[in-house]
Amino acid sequence: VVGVAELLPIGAFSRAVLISPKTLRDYHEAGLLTPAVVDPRTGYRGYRPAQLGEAAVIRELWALDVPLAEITQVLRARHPDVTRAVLTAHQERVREQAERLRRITSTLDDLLADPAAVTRLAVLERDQPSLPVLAIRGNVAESGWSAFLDDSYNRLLAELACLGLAPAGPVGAMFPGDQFSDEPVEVVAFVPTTDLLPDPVGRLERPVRRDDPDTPTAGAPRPRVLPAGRVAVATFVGPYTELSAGYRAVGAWLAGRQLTTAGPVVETYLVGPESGLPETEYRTEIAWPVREGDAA
Amino acid sequence: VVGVAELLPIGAFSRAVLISPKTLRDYHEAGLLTPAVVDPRTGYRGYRPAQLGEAAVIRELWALDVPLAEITQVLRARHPDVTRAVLTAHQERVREQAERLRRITSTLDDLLADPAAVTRLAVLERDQPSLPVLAIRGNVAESGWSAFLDDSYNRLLAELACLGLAPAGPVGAMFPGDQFSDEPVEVVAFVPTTDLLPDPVGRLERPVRRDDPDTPTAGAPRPRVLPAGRVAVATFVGPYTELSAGYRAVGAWLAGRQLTTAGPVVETYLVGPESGLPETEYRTEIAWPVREGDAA
DNA sequence: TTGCTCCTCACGTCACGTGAGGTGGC
DNA sequence: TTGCTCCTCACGTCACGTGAGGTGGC
Repeated sequence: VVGVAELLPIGAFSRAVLISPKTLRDYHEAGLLTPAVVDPRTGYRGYRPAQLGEAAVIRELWALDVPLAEITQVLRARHPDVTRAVLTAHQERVREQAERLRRITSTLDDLLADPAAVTRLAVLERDQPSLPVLAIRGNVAESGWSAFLDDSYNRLLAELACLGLAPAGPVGAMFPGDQFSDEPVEVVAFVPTTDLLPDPVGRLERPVRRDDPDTPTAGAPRPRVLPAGRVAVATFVGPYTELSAGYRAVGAWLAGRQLTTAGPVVETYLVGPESGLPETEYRTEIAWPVREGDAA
Repeated sequence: VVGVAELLPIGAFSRAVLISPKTLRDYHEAGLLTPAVVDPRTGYRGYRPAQLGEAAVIRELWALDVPLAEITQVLRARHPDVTRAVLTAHQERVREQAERLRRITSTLDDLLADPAAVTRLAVLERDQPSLPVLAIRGNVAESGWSAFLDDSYNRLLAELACLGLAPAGPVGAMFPGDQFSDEPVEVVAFVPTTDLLPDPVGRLERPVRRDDPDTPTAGAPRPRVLPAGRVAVATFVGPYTELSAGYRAVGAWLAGRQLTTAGPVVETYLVGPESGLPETEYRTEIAWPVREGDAA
């Protein structure tokens, strides 16, 4: 047969697989798709026809947003089990992204109904990531909350300082969301940290109850992770004595869309006494978990 | 009042609005959020309490994936109309992204049912973007397709060369998808290009029928844009005489999921005679539009 | 004086696109 | 010899994070 080529130069290969020459060179360098031949003198790359199939696989998986590192795994292994594992993990990621976007459209719908709310910033829904903290738990009635929190933050910050760490964010507290008697309730004072594992045998170990590894022993700073989830959030501006107005706002918002709460409230003290600002400038974020999938 | 600060240093401001100091500095440089005071000697930034609200707006819109440039617009204008316009445009983008991800999960589901198909690469669904081309239209019976296409590609490539342009991808052709008699049918031979506007008064102007601006005059190269849409795609490997096997594969795939076709088929000649490869290595992509929203 | 905060570069991210400047092959 | 292809840098993208190395303020 006359004129039958065995190798495609990068341009012809590029047009055949709809991948730019630059990208093919990058794939070469990354070890994703190595040309069959590289001329040692000129550096010219030559691709075999059999590599067209491989490139098509790359192209298709790439079009499905599969990261190149994982496409590499699929091609290296060439085994359905590996392919399945990669695609399953990827499917999960894509589903999460889609769910996030669905929620964004929902929030955008709300904001579009009242664009001025963007700069007023009343109540918004938000996905709260999980938050590693150092925490002190206590059983305290409402009249004692303030003193309990003051004391706890002093101890938590001192403990962190001892460990040579800085807080990863403003301090906060978690309260039961469904109970407003004057009985003592479980209150958790926390300071965010990125550097501690919530490990009951970690370096913060104190005499703890082994049978209850996930709850900080009352009075002892313990690493903990506040759970992720969907929350309704309002930022209240003003002194702590008026914070209940913020709760009323969130409550009205929840009721207005027939949402129910699903767990303890988290208050985060974005601007507090330590700022030196007057009390009228204090800012407290109120984040109340809402039941997943409740949305209108 | 003693000890009341009017300015927050960047660290305190950062903790209050949950935006990192580095990001605040970037926002300063970008003109998104300029500190009220910058010490001319030390460069220290000072933020006023009133700026906490502005930062909160940035934070919330950022959490909704609004690009910083558009957040800037919202803050500069401080007007509900601008906010609404920005959010509406953004909403549309987010919806498109979500729709794309939904389709990806659907394709991933298919691939997971048969992971070996990834390396076999049978039939896949895909979103085809719109494609600007230079095209020649003809009314040709099946027996004349080959000669018509050969002739057309010669003329199209010559025309492009005259204009000092190179093809933006492999050549292809469009055929009616719903008609397989031996009657003459409308066939469009095309070569992709990025540089021509599908403008009837563009520089490619020939004597054309003004009453039919969107259809290339038979025999004359005309700029055109192939429409975007959802397509079922198969890449057939082998000589053109056996291409019908590729169509059978796509047809069976469509039937298997009760999809119906919705327009003309596009064949793209990824590897053809110009490659110098033997006919058994020819690769032809068959892309058949499917009706939107038909998916199982 | 000691920590702590703040400052300004500089570089990495991810998968490319887009030149600049130069060489090889028909 | 003329075009065309191919080569290797280098830089930009987007909104940051993560240092390095140095200074200011209580």
